[in-house]
Amino acid sequence: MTEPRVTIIDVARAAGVHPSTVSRVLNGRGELALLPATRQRVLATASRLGYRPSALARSLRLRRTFTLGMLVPNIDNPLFPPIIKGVEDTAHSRGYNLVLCNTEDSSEREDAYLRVLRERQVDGILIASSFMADSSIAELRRDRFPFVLVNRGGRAADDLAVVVDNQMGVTEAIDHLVALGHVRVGLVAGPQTTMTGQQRLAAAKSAMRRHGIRLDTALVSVAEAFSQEAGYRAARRILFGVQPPTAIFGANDLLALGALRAAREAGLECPEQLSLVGFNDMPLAEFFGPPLTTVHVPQHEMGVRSASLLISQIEGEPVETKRAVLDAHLVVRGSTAAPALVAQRSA
Amino acid sequence: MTEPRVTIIDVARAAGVHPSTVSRVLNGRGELALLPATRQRVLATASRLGYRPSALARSLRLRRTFTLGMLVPNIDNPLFPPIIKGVEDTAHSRGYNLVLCNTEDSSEREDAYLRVLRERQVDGILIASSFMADSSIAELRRDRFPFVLVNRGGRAADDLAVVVDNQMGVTEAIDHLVALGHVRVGLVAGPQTTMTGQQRLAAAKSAMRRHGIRLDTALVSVAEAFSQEAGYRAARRILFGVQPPTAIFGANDLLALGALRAAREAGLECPEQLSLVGFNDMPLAEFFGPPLTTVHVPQHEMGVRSASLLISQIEGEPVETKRAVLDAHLVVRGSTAAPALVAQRSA
DNA sequence: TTGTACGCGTTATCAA
DNA sequence: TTGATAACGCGTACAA
Repeated sequence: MTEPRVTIIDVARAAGVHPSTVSRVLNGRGELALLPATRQRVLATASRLGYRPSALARSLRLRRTFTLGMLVPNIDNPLFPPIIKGVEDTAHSRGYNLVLCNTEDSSEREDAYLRVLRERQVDGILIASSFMADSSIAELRRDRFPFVLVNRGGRAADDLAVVVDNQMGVTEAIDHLVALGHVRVGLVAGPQTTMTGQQRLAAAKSAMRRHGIRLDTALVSVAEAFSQEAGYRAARRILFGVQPPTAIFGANDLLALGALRAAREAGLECPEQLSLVGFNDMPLAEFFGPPLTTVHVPQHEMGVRSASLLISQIEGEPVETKRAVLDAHLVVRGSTAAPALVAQRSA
Repeated sequence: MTEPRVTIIDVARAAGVHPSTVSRVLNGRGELALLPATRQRVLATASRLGYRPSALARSLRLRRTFTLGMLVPNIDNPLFPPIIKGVEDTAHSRGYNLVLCNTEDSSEREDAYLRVLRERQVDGILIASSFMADSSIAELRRDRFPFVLVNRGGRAADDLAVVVDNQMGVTEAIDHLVALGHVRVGLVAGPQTTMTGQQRLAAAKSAMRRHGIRLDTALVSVAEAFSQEAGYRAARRILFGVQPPTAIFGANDLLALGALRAAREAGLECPEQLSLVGFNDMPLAEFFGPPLTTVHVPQHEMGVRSASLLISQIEGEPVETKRAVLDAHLVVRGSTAAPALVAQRSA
């Protein structure tokens, strides 16, 4: 049961040297003076005994774990896997491991995980979840614990953060719909408890105002989560109203997909009778029926930049800019129709 | 910079007790006899000083990390997030954390991560990746290191494993297509370096044989990965042949999606001119254009069962059955057509 | 070039 | 009921 672990001491004994010598051989930097003979002997016996260093003991001693923690709101949201991959790529290439935590959109779970990550002494934390109580972040800040906000804004201006230009993306989306001739544009907004949800809704409203379109509050519906199901429920409230919209902007792709389902139920074909735009350009967006017009977010790059920023911070490298804002551009696909087509519906 | 960590010793000193007493107060089981007064005092000072236990030191001492490692081939594959969630749910509820590793379908990376996980002394490992060299697994087995195979077969019969009944699922898929009147059924197989790829191809072939359909090798194409892109390339080889199929079975949903793209390029509309069936019933499968007919795999349950099995093993609980085989049933949606419709194509 | 001694932060065991 | 001690496995000044 309790296989006696092969330690550095066992190797030392077997090789006829002192444990510290083994340590030096195994992870000493080049400058170290070591007799090639002993080095060979140690290396040989180490592999013969199947020695595995204990990351635990090393971390305890070094006070570094070479591990990053990451808080993700919901791994089911296809936006995140590519981001995670970007983080992992970078972390890996710089010698760090990643501990991923799915907060399930629950703030208790966020706090719990945050505690766990700190107890495990990860060297830094990536926070992609949005419901994070500000107090938790304030605590990190106060303790000078390295962290970076991913795809979400933060109150404090000098927090490390990598975000996407919501304003830019939303504006392009609304402009596109208006250019197509839409006037009654429905808004399926994200939870207003999140920065992202707030920003995208505000941007959409202001873009419409700029076009001189007055906002019909019956056409704005706030979803309780960034999920397809929540989008469906929110969209129903808009689509089954007295005067339904001819287009819908979903604050992310899942919400848009939920709206699509609701539209079908309402007997509206997309894009013939309803134009639809999402946000994120999640993987496989072009395979939906119809292919989703959406705002592209450079997900992998977002992960890469976040991890780089965090690691620089951890290793005390100079950081050029604390806050990266990534461009977001519209990608037009089949889910938005020319105005003439949509107009048919009234006919 | 180097914020001096608050240790159990600091708390002890401040509370006027011995460190071991602090330890007892903090994680002693109920049976322990402790003066309520001291307990209060310790608790108070601990929280006053903002004490955080060091999971590192505890693990070193306890020789337990309460951490599980998980190897996933590619987090971009939508099959996995729900499985991961299942694992996480279970792990969390039983007091374990999860370290997720994305192997990127690379066997070097698999080995590297496996090494890291063992160095970090995770208490057990979930292996959902498929390219794992058998030698690595043999090593785990030899060292009696707790592990469970998820959604992939293993050579040794007594390995812990949770798999899906590929035979059942594939048979239902092929039966469905044949019942629809299809005779020329194309097979976009998964990599034959994986158990899953092998099993599903074999099952498909045997199901067709059972129906008395002779296998046209020009209709079988092996993809080099379980990805949409690989499926696309593999399907092209089938679709642009002399006599293309009237239906395609993809060994998983991403392959099927790739086939769909290739079909479009070949000028074949789905399902009118080509029926399509996938495998896994990945999230959002019903939103594709057309909605994907596919074999449902209980992904969340797979994660839950895997984690339970592993944790039971770790904690020495009796395990009823080492190998769980989950049912896989076809879910018919819009991507398969009645024979009459498909027949039109020849006309 | 290699050995010695100590500490990283805990907890189990034994003694008081 | 609480204190003392040792050990978990490793890395690093310092001494030799």
